[in-house]
Amino acid sequence: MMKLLVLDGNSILNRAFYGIKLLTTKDGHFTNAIYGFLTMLKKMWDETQPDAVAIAFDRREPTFRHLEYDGYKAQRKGMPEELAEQMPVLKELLELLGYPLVEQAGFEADDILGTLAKASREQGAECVIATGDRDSLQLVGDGVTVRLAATKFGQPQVTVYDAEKIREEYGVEPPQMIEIKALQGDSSDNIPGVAGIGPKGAGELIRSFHDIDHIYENLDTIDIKEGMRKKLREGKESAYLSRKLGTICTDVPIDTKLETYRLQSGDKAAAARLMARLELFSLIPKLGLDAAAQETPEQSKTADSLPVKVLADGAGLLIPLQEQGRADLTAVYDGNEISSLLLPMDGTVFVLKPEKAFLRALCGNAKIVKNIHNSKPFYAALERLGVEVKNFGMDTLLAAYLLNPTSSDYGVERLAAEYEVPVPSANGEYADAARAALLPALVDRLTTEIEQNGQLDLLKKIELPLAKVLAGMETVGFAVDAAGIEEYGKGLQTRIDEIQSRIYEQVGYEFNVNSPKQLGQALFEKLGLHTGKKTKSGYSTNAEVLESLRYDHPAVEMILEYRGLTKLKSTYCDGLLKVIGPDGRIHSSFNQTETRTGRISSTEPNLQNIPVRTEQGRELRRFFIARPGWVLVDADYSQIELRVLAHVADDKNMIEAFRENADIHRSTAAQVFRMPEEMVTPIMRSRAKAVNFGIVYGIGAFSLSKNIGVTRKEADDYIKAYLAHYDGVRSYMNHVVELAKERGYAETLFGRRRYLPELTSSNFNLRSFGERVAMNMPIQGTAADIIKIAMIRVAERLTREKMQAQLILQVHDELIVEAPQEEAEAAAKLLTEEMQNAVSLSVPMLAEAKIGKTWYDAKE
DNA sequence: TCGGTCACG
DNA sequence: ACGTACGTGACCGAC
Repeated sequence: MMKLLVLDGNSILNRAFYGIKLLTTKDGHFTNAIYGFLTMLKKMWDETQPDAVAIAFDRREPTFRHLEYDGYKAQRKGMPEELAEQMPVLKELLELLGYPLVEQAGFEADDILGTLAKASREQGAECVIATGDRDSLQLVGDGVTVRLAATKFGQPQVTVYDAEKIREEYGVEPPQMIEIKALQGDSSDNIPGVAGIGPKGAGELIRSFHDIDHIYENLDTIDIKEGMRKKLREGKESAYLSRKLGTICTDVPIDTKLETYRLQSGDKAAAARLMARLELFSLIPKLGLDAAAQETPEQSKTADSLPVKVLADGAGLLIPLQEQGRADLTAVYDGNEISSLLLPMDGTVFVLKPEKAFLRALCGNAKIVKNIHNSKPFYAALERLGVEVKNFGMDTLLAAYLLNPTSSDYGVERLAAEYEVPVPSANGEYADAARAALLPALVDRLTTEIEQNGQLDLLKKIELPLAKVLAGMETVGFAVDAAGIEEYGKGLQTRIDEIQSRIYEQVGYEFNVNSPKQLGQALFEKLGLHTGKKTKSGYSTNAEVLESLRYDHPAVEMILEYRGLTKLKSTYCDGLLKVIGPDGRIHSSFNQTETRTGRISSTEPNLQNIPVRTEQGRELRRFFIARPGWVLVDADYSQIELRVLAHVADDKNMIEAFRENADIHRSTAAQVFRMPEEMVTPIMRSRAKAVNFGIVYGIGAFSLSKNIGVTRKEADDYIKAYLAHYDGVRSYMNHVVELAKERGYAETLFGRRRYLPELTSSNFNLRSFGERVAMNMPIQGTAADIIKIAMIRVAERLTREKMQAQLILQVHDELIVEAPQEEAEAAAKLLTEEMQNAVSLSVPMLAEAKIGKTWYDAKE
């Protein structure tokens, strides 16, 4: 028997849009509904395995009803711009994929579903209706089932309705669904129903009396409450109108020959290209378009398999590589060692196990430009062998990051799709070889893009050399005193046990204090404390809430201490002990393509968030040490972000303050509170400091007031006073947002970009967020650029001056060098100089270095 | 896997 | 009228 799948295009698109968080391409086109629609379509297809498929869309002609004010507004509200723009793109994509679309002027998708369901039944075929609306349930019957689509947690979900399921859920036969609706109405569809009757009442009436005809024919005699009888009597006209409005039409003038709806061949390659343009890369393999995605429009569909040659020795490659002038390297690692190297040349991928001599010859040959995807591990491997790289050309990973730092996937295959790199073959056997074969074209393509963006300097002078510095830092690592951490942890544990039992005593029963859920029950249900904020899943128990309850019950303070102690114990003591290497050092990974602002991040472990703000936490830094006979030199920038702000905003007053090396928070306080600096109290200074921070983050009066505990009005006055005095900052903030809106991205002094599709959103919150980011990213990002330059200069100079000292850590505005005792002073001087001279701005960049045996001592 | 929490700049 | 400061990563419990 033939099986036809009919999709209600509009309703599924709607469900997808509201069920999946807004996704955009990096240039700001919304794609979440398209993504959701296709995953739903795929699921429906897989589950039903139909022989034919029709996708129905509304094509409502403007009618008088739509021109009425209310109707117009409802219409607009029902279809936000973010969704509307996805509709035509989805239709194009569906056509390219070969799905027959059905529309008929003046009819809704529902009516098309009804017409095709009826046609199927008449032709003895099976019909599966896929929709997000329950309206279509009235169509269920012989050979017709409805699959109700929903999107929960971003995942497609389907509930199957046959006649049995409807009887079970509603207690009526499918055709009676329309009788229920006649009484109940449907506000979203402008169906009035009977006033005062809801789903429950409507269901009961229809279950008892079958349909509205029977109800109204016997209205005076049927056994119902008098109130109900009155409502029904008054709503009679409305009920009949509702039934008429809600009845799905089954005779839309469309083609009802089911053969028409067989899947067509479409243009798979074009569909794959469109999906790549929409940056919906994960869908390409899901929809089985991998092969199509690899066809360029000109290419034939019969790609040869990729020739791969395994070589015992690479020596023979050196001459041809030199003639070619480039080596596009794909390395495979075993630990830190390069276990094989893949080199595409003239359509063949050569695979070899690289001996040190070969690597030295290749990397040392200045006539061969070396390109690679992800240079950091390559540098780490070469460093172990003592091999230097001359003439390094391109790292496609870093280039792709500069082109769009918001992406979360910089895999070669995905980049090849995004940047429409021709794929040399469809060979899927050797994934590494296939990737290697993509590299040359990707290198060329990304080089062009980077040049077009004016980011070549940023790439070549900052990111590429930084990768080598980071490789060095990872390799060297940071020495720690494991026994010290262990003992410190034991002390914490003793105290944790003690407090835990006291908390149990106070609350009256034992529970998991680490569980926000159980803790919420204990505090707010058992102890009856006032609930503060709520979270999605219950009461909020964060430090801010607990702080406000501190004096309401003795348990609260204990819980605060418990939280602090367990954090130190589990994240820092236990966490750090787990990652100490056999050399007694911690080798964190420094990720260069993770943040959207250009900062680096640190993982496994994160060494950029080791406690410092409280003394108890700061103690941990005593266990971060220099090796015997060596010391740590720790240098940090003073107010780097505010100095950057003074420069980029070209704010005369702020520039002057920094040139005079003023205490910037004090000087801000003097301005905001309009008084001489000598009269600024510590409270005023700390408030001014919060204002300075707020400015950098894209300030709002509400958050500032919350942060410093003043009224919103006061906070607003502070901001006004601030902007009045720092007029350059005011105009900069306005300008930078406008510029970002115009260009679609924010950028740093060095041309690092962050695309901000949020700025075009019609959603107030999202757009406001975009505006704050447009203000913050150039500041945070420029500061990140500056310290990266400093790192490169520090590392180069340490090498040039043949010092043993090495850079081991960066914490955003702080650099740590491990140096032999006798190099300490020289290293401190070098660090300060290179940090201060990394860039020349309209304000001095001040950095200060300190020396100590431990991180604690070097940062006092 | 996600949300809540909290550590850092 | 909206909901409310930027950027990270790790751990835990709950689902």
